[in-house]
Amino acid sequence: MKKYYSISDVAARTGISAYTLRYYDKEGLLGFVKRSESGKRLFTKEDFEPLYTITVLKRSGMPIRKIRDFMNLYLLGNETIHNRYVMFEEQRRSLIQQIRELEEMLKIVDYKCWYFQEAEKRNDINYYKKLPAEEVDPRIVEFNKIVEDFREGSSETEL
Amino acid sequence: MKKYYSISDVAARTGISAYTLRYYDKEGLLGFVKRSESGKRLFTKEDFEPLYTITVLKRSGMPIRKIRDFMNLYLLGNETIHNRYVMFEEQRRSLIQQIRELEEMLKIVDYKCWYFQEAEKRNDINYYKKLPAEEVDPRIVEFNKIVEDFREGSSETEL
DNA sequence: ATAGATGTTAGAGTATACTCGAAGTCAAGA
DNA sequence: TCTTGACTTCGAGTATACTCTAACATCTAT
Repeated sequence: MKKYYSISDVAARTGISAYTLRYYDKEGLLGFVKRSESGKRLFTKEDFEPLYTITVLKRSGMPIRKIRDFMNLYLLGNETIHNRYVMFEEQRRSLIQQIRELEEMLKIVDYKCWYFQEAEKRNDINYYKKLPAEEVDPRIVEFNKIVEDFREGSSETEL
Repeated sequence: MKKYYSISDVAARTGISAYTLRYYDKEGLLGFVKRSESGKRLFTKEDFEPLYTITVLKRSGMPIRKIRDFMNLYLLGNETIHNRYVMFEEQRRSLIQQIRELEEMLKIVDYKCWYFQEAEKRNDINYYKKLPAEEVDPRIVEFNKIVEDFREGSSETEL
């Protein structure tokens, strides 16, 4: 006798709503889930590993269609180990790039937080414009260069 | 005589399409952009700073509605410096949380890449199950614990 | 046996962020 | 003057990922 988990049980345990689980099934992500004679989904203990993998891929920013492609490879077993490895390697690179991007944004947001505090002290959002050039904080100069590059369309020099 | 930039010029320089710029305007993000008598948008040199801020907030994951709220504060000038500071501080915390989340995902994806390579060597995605417990790599044991926690619905213990 | 909880499907609705098409306006050069 | 090209608005269309409703089926406990 095998224990099965109902869709609402899985929903409660995983935090994925039953609606979303059905949607994932409809989109071809849950091909591994068995059904009862009457058509009800029967989740097993083992199904939680692919379910967890789905959440990891989703939280990594992978779109549903690509997760579906991965799950289709999963269903084919050992023949697709290499393909699945390649997909994870690609996702690894994507994650590193996403982290880099957010870290770059964090630097700018950190600067902005500092700048707003300086501006608040003086109650003037453009206080530095009234200062002699040598008294302007280098952080402000650097930021203004970034904005200038943005205006010059420097993003074209990427490739 | 002041130089103005047309919408297509701004689009070419910033990489934001003219369609998107008009959409942002419609959503209330570009309240700072002047118009000609005939209604054409006249972007100035100074407009590139708020435009850049919009891209930073967007790349930081801020939804358009919230960027609109920020830009409305921007239009009000010095009276809203503190409010804008608070919004950036919040965005700073959000970014740190997003980075943490992606770093957590990266750890798991790194593990998966390693595991798929081990499985590929043996052409068996479940090779470790046939091993005596003491020969199973601790990384596998650790991962299986995470999946088990997921099955137990451990996310409920967050708060 | 029947009520109520839980499950099923198909399909509609929501939210977000664009992306585009149509019809019309306007300024500048041949 | 006229044509061309860039601009305008409005509204429709697209893509993604849910989220929910309706109608019906099934299972369980009294």
